Amino acid sequence: MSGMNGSSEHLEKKPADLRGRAEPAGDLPRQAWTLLFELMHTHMRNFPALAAEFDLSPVQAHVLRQLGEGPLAMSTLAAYLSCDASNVTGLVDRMEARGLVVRRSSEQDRRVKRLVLTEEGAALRERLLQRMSEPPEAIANMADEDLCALRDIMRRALCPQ
Amino acid sequence: MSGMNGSSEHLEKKPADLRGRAEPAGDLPRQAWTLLFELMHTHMRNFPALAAEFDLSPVQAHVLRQLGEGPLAMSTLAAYLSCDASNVTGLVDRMEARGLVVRRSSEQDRRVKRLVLTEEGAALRERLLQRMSEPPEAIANMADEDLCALRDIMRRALCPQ
DNA sequence: CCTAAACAATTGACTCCATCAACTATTGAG
DNA sequence: CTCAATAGTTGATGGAGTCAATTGTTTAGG
Repeated sequence: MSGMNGSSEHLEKKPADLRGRAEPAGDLPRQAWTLLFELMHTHMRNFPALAAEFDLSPVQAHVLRQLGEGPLAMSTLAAYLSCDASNVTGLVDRMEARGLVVRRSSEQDRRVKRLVLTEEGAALRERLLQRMSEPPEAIANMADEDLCALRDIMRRALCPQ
Repeated sequence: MSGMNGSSEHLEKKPADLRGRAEPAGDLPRQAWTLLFELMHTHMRNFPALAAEFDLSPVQAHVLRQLGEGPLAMSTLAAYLSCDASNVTGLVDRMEARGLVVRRSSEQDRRVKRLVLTEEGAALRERLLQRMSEPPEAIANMADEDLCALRDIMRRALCPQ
C-alpha cells in the first residue's frame, strides 16, 4: 500500500456507521438489520474465493448447495436462483461438462428435465457444505451465551411454526 | 407453475436442514452460523433486484455504498471489492458515464486517481442506503426482545473494543 | 378430435463482472 | 541516473445475467 500519502483513505478496519446514523432509537429492526448486514457483507466478499477452493464459480457452488435433496427441474432451479431460465441452461451445461450433475428427462412430462447429482457432485457437495459451515471470526470469537442466544433467536425467526 | 406433477419438487418454503445435520451438539458456532447464513443467503438473492430499483448493477450499488466517506483511489476500491484493479476501470467508466462519480487525479502522486461522488451520486447513495437498511421479513417480524438481544450481540461481535 | 394457449428448455444477441497478461506513466530508492 | 515497484489502463477470454425468439410438449376449449 504505497498510495498512502497523507490523504484520508480510511481502509484500516472500517467501523463504519454501525451505530445507526443518529440513532433514531425507535427503529429497532433497522438497527439490528444494519449490523447483521455488515457481517453478511464482509463475509460474502470472500465467498467467491471459498467457491474457488473447489474450482467452482460462486453460482455453481450455490447450485450445488441447493441440489442436495433430490432432483430439481431446471425451471425450479431458476426460481431458486431468482434468475431467468435461459441462464440456467449454460450454467448446467458447464456443471454437466464437469461431471457434477446430469440432466434426466422426466417421463411424466417430457418438457421438463430434472437435475441429478452425480456421485462426484454429491461428494463435492458434502465437502463444500462442510467448508461453508465454518463460521467467520466474528462468530467464532463470540461468547457461548451469545452464540446460544443468537442460535435460538435465529431459529425463532427462520422456523416460524 | 405447471410442472408440479406428483414428484418431489419441494419448493414450498424450504425449512432446509436448519437443525444442523444430526445436531453435533458441541459445535455451537457452526449451528449459529448456519442459521445466519440461511438468512443472509435468502436475502442476498434479491439484492440484484434491489439494485435494479435504482438502475444500478449489484456491484455498482456496492461501490456507491462504499464511496460515502470521502474520495477513494481506484486501487483502494479494488481492495474493497476484493477484485482485480483492471476490473475497476470499466466499472468506474460506466458509473462515470452515468454521472455518479468523477475521477480526480491526485496532485501528490500523479499515478493515482481518486473517485469522488457527484451531487447526483451522493443523492442516489442516500436513497440506496435508506432502501438497503429496510430489514427483510424474518427480521421485521421478530419480537422486540429478540431484536434488542440480537442488536446487542452483534454489536459485541462487530465492535470489539 | 383438433386447434390454440400455456409452458419447459434452448438459442442468440447483448451487457456486466471477473481474471490474467501486457503496457504506460509515474514514483522512489540505490 | 537507472531500475524496481506501483497505479491505472487496455485487450483477450469466460461466466453470469437479461430479453426476444424458437422448438417440442402438454393441456384446455370449441
